[in-house]
Amino acid sequence: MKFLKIPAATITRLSLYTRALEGLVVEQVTVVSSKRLAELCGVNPAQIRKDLAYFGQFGVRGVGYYVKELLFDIKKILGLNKEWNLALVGVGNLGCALVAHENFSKQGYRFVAAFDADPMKIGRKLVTGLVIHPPNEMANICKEKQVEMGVIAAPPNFAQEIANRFIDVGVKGILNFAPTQIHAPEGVRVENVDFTVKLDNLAYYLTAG
Amino acid sequence: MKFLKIPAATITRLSLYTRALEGLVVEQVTVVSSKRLAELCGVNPAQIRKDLAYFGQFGVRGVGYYVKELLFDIKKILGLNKEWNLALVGVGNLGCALVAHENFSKQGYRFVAAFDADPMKIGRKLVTGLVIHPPNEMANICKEKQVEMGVIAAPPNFAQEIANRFIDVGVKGILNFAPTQIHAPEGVRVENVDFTVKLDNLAYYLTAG
DNA sequence: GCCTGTGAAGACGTTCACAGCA
DNA sequence: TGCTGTGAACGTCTTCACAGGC
Repeated sequence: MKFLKIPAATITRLSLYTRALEGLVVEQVTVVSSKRLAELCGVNPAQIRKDLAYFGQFGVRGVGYYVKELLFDIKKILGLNKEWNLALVGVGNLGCALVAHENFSKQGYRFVAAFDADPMKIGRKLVTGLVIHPPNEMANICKEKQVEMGVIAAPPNFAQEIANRFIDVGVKGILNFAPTQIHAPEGVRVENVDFTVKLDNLAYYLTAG
Repeated sequence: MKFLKIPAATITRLSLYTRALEGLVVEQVTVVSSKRLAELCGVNPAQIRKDLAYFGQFGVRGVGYYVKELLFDIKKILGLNKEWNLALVGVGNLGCALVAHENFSKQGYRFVAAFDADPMKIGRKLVTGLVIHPPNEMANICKEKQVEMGVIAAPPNFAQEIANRFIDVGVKGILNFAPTQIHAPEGVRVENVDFTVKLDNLAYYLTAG
């Protein structure tokens, strides 16, 4: 059923399901119903079954889903059965936090390059041993290290320029932490992580009810 | 028109509009059409007009919107015409980056308290001068400092416990950076910022097209 | 002529309700 | 009986298309 259009929200939820399933593996739970999994993830049980139905049949009627198998299958769907090479641009507080963040490496995301425009930072090593390079070396190094995803943790006014460099090297996925809209051509996926938007949301709901 | 249900997506977009409008203010643009603003934000022009229509009439037919006025109005809608007091729990790499992040303070978000369970960190000062306190002082300090939003940047296994403490003190808005689902009662708003989910999204689209 | 404001239409995503199977 | 898989119903959000007004 891969040929019909899959909601973006479904993909996001699959990611949540893997989390819950990983928790269940730790608790040595072997079988889980859509009802139980739904409670853990805060969604509707039918939603889970629908989401999975886009990709095939993974459960056993009258029983539920085998935790390990389902986890394996979803990870495969998401493309998490491989390692992904990331490059970071902007090695400030946030950038350092990202490189050091263990959840990334745990899931198979690996920073293989780091860039910063600040001359003071170039040549310095990060905790992981990664050396900081100047932005004009992005093309060479990204090719050499086979970077597949770019992470932008630089100030907003540089974000588009950095994105362009990534796009030029053929990077097809960009994770943007800068609070600005990035324009990318068809075929390049941009995901935004935006703290202030989330805070603005809180502000609104706290103000208006 | 405040009485009819407003899509969550609308609120998120309002936040994007403020960004674009702030940019236009800097460029000394005084009037903007929904078409132009839509291009800047990567949305449909009708969408912008619909979003604004939930809250009133802000434009001039045949002309467009006055940039400064619209910015002011949207900020008011979002509740950004005041300062918001935040508390941080979990002063690791990410937590430090958040406190130091200038976009927060620029928008009127102010960290007024910081907590960490690590005895080594307690009593230490952050760059902003903020002193780190132990979690058992959350109730007292949050009340004293009139904390309105809680920011969780601690490991996932502590996230729910921390959230509960915030909820107990009467904090009604929580920004959660831990990759786990937080359960909160009606009236408490939780916003999640989840890097790995975003990366998983990229992984999927890079794998499946 | 131009651009906003908005009802109507359309697209999309979620939930229901039940058939199908262990 | 219990729980999955799924068409159909429902609700929500987005886009269209044009009336309204500068």
